[in-house]
Amino acid sequence: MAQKPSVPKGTRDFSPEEMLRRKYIFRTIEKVFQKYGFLPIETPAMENSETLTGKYGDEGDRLIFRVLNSGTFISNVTSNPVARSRWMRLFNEADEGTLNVDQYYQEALSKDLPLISNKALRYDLTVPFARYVVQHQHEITFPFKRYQIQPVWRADRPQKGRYREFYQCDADVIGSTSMLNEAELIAMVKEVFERLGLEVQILVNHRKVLAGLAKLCRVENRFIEFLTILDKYDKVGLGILELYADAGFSRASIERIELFLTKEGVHWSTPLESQLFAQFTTYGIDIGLQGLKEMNLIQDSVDALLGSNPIGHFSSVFSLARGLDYYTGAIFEVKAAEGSLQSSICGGGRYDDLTGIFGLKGVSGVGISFGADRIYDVLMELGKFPEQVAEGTRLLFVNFGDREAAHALPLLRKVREAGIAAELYPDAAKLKKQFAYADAKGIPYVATMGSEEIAQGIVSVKDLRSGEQKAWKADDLLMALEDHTD
RNA sequence: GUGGAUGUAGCUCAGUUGGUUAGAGCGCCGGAUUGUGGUUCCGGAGGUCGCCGGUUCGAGCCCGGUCUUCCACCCCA
Repeated sequence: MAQKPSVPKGTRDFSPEEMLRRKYIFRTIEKVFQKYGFLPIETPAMENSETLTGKYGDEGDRLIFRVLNSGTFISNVTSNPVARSRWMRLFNEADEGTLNVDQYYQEALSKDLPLISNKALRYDLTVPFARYVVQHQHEITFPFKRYQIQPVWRADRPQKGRYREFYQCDADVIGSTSMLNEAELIAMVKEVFERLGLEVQILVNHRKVLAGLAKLCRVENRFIEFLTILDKYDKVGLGILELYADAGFSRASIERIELFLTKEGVHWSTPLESQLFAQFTTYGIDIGLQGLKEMNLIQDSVDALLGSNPIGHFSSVFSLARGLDYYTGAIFEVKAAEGSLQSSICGGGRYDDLTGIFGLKGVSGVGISFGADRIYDVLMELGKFPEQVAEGTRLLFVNFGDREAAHALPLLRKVREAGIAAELYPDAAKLKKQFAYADAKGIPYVATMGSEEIAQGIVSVKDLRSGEQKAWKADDLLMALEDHTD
């Protein structure tokens, strides 16, 4: 019985036209990565569950796609006496009314989950990379600069710019604390989007400055919550003060927070920086001072790397807090300056101890991740893909039948040996159909070699763009193409 | 995970207060041109109206459920 074909929610097929445009994005990013000295690695689509869980916050854990154990996973439960009795209780009528079914189910699931699922699809490329570094530490020369372009999966609800399967293009440096790495990443971001011809805003902030700010406001014990609300500053403005109040932050803390919310908005300003510097100094908040120092180092290095520029190469946004829980230093985010997609198309930052949880302590890393699918959507909406996104077939030989096709083959070989993409239509179809095929595929030249041409030792070449057709000596076929190459 | 929309031909969409054989444009196929695409003209194929159930004499239209896509929130690339 025929079933209606479909793909799972949030996943997509890509046509040849789409793939050519996607490859153009990957190619562009990859070239820049390599130019800055990064080398590729790949990791499996699946990781062990314990590698991923607990790394992305509660919200993140919920979005991890779990993979059911293959084979008879349910018998893993029933053949384990403890697990078996635990699950049987759910169906025991004696417990009717006395058992909180939902709660009991959650507890039982968390205890026996490994029997049911012990693998998961990777959620990002950074955590698998951290695992890779620890696992292969003896074969790695630090600082280790790697890039990785692979799909990741999130069990999120799909919407604009949000997919359940999408590609990330990551570049990370691990084993170096120098701010030069941050500067290089920013330079790469700038170059990638310049090459793609896309106007972007590069936003930078520093978690240590934010940590210092949290201390000043006496909210360091609720740091993540503090950040989540601060991050909304560019959207709701001073309305975040209410959000802090709603969240139960103390009046004194909120008043202190308000002192730093200047009229200049979310961007750093010299007065704000002086204010922070003075306060950090007065109260001896070293982490904040450290953050300010690093921000300045990054600023100087980027200017030196890219040449000073009155507009600046990036914007420092002190309310920028986004990024995963593990960021500890500089944080980056990139948004398209035009188009309807407001979410970030690229993001990253420094994480001081990501490998610690896998047993390798005190190794700092910093990385950046490009969201290829979102970049695609923006370029598409703005019509910014180049016309000729890839070289397709240049020449099609018409097929008149076995005898004529046999005569075309040596010429086909000659054209290909010259590095020109060419093909022979496989069937002796009507000429109308063969020409329409060339037209649909955007093939500029069609070579016609029927009995008349063969008899005269010539080949007719038609330029589909101009509609002109000329006869060439078979030996001069390449000239027909070169003449019109643009 | 919360809230709100959407689904009619391959694509973009129309379809009156529920009423007989559900339409258009584009695309596709064929012909005009038995060795010439794109333009033009003529003809043709293609739809269990997302799926399941309900209300009704009667459902593309009303109701419930479900799936998809999309939007906002949450979060993020």
